[in-house]
Amino acid sequence: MGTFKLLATDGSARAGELHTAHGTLLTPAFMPVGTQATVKSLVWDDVKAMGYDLVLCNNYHLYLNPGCEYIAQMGGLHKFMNWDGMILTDSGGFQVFSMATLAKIKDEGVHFRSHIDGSKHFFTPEIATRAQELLGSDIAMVLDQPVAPGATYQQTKEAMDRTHRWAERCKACHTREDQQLFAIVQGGFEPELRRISAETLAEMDFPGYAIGGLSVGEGKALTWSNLEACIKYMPEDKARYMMGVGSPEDLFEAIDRGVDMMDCVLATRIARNATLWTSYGRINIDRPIYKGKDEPIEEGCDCYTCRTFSKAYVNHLFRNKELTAYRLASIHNLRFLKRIVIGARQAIFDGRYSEYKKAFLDNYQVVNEKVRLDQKQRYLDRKAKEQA
RNA sequence: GGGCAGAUGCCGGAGCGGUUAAUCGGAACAGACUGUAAAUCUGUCGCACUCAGUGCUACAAAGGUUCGAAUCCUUUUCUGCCCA
Repeated sequence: MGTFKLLATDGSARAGELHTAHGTLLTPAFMPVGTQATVKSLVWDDVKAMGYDLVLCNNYHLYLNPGCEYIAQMGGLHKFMNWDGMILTDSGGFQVFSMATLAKIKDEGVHFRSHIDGSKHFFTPEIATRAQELLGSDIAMVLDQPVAPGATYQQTKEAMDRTHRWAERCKACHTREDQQLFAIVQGGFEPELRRISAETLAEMDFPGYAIGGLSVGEGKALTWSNLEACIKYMPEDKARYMMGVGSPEDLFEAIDRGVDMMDCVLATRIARNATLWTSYGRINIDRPIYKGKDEPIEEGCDCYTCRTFSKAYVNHLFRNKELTAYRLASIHNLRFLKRIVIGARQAIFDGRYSEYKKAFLDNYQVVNEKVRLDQKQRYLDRKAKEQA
């Protein structure tokens, strides 16, 4: 395969490029999530303008609605949603996990009920793979089984072993040459199992590898220790995709540990709930303190929202539940992550990743509104001093 | 001028003799959100304090009935509808 090219390293951090049927991804990379063949509230011009060329769509959701056969008839997912960039589809394994009350997992596959109408469905590795081939995504994921924090060792091992067997079955039935199939490392919160999972899957020789089942409520310490437990056993010459991460600070931590790709709904979800990222931390733009603030969300931000509108205006849109608010906020947050990742790549090439990370984290604080304002003042003071 | 209906916390609107500082919405305020069942969810929401507790003041106003009233009676004020 050899679709991934490692171009530079700085400590564990990596810069590279991943070649796909619809373009080349520069890594480290973050991908916006467009579950239902759309990044919520955005159009592709927005996504492209932010610099993104790879988005994630969801096999489970598209399988239920409008159906993968249907999308194939419509000319495939790229044509259907009219996106000429790269697409990665998640298999639906995560949905099986997060909607566990609706699912019954057996070795053959997963019996589950649709969250939409309660209808019964059966998902197997073969069906999940076939569905993604119908969609025609550039990167498909194997069907996997994550476990929740608090799962026993035995439960974790069973889910991991099943994930391995399923990975093998996905690989065996996968035929599309213009689509790469990535395996997913599991092993829950058992470092030993994480290692075994990485080693086992590495032997199966997939074109790319993901780390799944992390950042599902286990706490940061466990997230990073379990990432470390497996990533060093993953092939160096293949892309490493950490699923479901992250926040700005998480991006830095993941890249620092050798992750090449990430995706996360957080940026767009919290944006729709009026939380915006800035260099000094999160702000809730719908709060009354932003009334009358005739300044951009973040001074110097190059996103469309910051170039065009004031805090006061975005505040007004949110307070009145105007639909444009969701779009403007999503644009800001996604561009914020994109800039982090662009900077990270450059810093890795320049051999100064740890300084880059430190500079960001020194300013960025996850705190409440009042402390946040103090933090902002300190940030601005520091900036002023630097310039003087 | 006469008849009927009604006045409840920021707003709307339940309750119609006692577990009522008062159901439920909305607004407001705050918190959460990490491979999207999320334009969602959670908490607070009369006032004051030594705040998982205590004390005040409360259902238009005044008076009355009752052990006990937002709930029953009387009068007053205001609002809506109908008849002259």
